[in-house]
Amino acid sequence: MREAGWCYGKLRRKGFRLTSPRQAILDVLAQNPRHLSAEEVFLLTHKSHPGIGLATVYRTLNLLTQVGIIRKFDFGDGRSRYELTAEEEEEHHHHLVCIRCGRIINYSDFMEKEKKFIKDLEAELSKKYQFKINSHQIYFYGLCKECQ
Amino acid sequence: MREAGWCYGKLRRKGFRLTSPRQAILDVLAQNPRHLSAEEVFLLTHKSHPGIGLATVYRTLNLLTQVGIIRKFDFGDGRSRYELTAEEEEEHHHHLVCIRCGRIINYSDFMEKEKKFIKDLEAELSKKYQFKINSHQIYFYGLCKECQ
DNA sequence: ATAATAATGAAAATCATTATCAACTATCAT
DNA sequence: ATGATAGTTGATAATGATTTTCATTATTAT
Ligand SMILES: [Mn+2]
Ligand SMILES: [Mn+2]
Ligand SMILES: [Zn+2]
Ligand SMILES: [Zn+2]
Repeated sequence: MREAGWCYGKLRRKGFRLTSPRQAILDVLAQNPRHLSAEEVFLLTHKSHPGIGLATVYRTLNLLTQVGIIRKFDFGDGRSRYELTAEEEEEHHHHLVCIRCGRIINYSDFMEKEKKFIKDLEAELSKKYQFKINSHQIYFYGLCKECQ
Repeated sequence: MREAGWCYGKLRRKGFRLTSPRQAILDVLAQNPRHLSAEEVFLLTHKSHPGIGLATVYRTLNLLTQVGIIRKFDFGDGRSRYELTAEEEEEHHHHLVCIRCGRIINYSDFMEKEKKFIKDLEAELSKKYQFKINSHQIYFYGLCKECQ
């Protein structure tokens, strides 16, 4: 679970504040380790903090994405979805996207091999394209168990 | 360059027709090997076929994506972008996305290693999650040469 | 405390994408 | 050929996620 200190530092360092609405939204994301849309975050936040508006949710999600506290995904269902950035190496994962029912599966298998593959690739790419890599996303598209 | 026969078959097989608007849109995609948005496709198509409407462009892009003739991407700029599916193995590539200026770089380095990595991963995932993989996308996010 | 700056909620605006609908067209069985 | 059937289209309206605006409030620095 992400604790306040970490986020506080990450925000303050760039001149932002860790306000009560932002806290509440972070709590919701921490307690719902799924792939929440902005509206879902709003509804969940609304239960304990009815005063927080949808615009603030959008603003906060953008801000947290900017500073790297959360990560933004597009799984093709017409809305962005968000997830707390993995703190520990073990939590790092990627996604299987069912092209029929939309189900999203997290997987973190083969991370040893991936780490090696990505590391080599990053070295090659940053040399060849002078591109400084921050992060990556891998998506597999196909049919889930129920949809085949 | 993609020739008509291939697309014709791919469409007819599922009961769709290769009409003149669809031809025109395919031509635009073939002659502009970039990552075009729907509106860009519309504007380019409009030059030679002023009668084709934006709705038809959207419909066609969705259809071509469905049957696998083109591929849909989200690079985070708020609109979907499209690209003809690689015919030959050599054209298979992934993307570097600059998080500052939005530039997209195609890369196809390390494809040997990728092929091996993906193949192992697919075997593992389809065994563990009963997931049948059709395709994959890899994104690297960071800063391009000009933006560092 | 005071001033400067950041953040907020409510509402309106934006903008990409989709749905509607009537007219048109290819395909296929008769 | 003929007509029935199903696919396609352009124009337009509608949708829906996200952003912007703006007046107000909260936080920080001096
Ligand atoms: Mn996930
Ligand atoms: Mn590309
Ligand atoms: Zn499924
Ligand atoms: Zn750049």
